[in-house]
Amino acid sequence: MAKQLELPGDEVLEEAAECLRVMAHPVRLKMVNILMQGEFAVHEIAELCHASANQTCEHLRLLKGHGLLSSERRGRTVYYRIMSPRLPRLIECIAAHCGS
Amino acid sequence: MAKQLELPGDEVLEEAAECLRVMAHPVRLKMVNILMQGEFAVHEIAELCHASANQTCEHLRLLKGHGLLSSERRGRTVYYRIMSPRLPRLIECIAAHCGS
DNA sequence: TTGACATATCGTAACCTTTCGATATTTAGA
DNA sequence: TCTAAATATCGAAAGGTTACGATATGTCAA
Repeated sequence: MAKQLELPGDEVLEEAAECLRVMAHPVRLKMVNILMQGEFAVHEIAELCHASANQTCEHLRLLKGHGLLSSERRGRTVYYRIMSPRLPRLIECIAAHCGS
Repeated sequence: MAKQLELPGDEVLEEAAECLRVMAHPVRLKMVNILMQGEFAVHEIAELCHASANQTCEHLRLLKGHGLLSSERRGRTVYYRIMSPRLPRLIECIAAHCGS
């Protein structure tokens, strides 16, 4: 009689792994931390992260593409903000358990 | 007068990103879930994950190398268990926020 | 000692991610 | 309309990760 384990299904594991992979980058992590304080323009985020404009766009696009961020254009500038209501708490968990 | 943001330092971000990267793999996530129920032998983990022996060893080595797991040999078999006391709570956070 | 089992390691090919420069798109203002 | 600013996209180079077969190591039992 084998011990029966309660394990998440494969789709859930894939989804969770992908979610982690999206955040597993120091610059993207910093962007999310910045956006936890409110809405920011792309060039502001780039400056705060010391990243080039296209690099910043790509990171933001990846985060947005996974439903973590949303964006809105006002005039020439595009503002990003956190979309997923779960994200702040997840970031807090990561800060509490992964950071020093 | 620029708005002053409280952001984690770069080393903390690097560390957190690396921690996430280690867990950002469906098989490794499954292994950690398995080990949350106790101690398991490598071949048991391999079977539960439908993974080859060497693949299993490498994933376990990576997790151990980052301080998340520890191992102990008893006879011919090596048993792995969760080492980091923070890991179960982090996994719960991920399950609650990344999974469906 | 020999054979078999359980883990671990190594080299390499395949794949994915990141970065960078160049270029495109959108919008505001002269 | 023309120009510049802000953002986005593209293609290729560079780098990292994963999977796989082959091989090595460690342990027990005959």
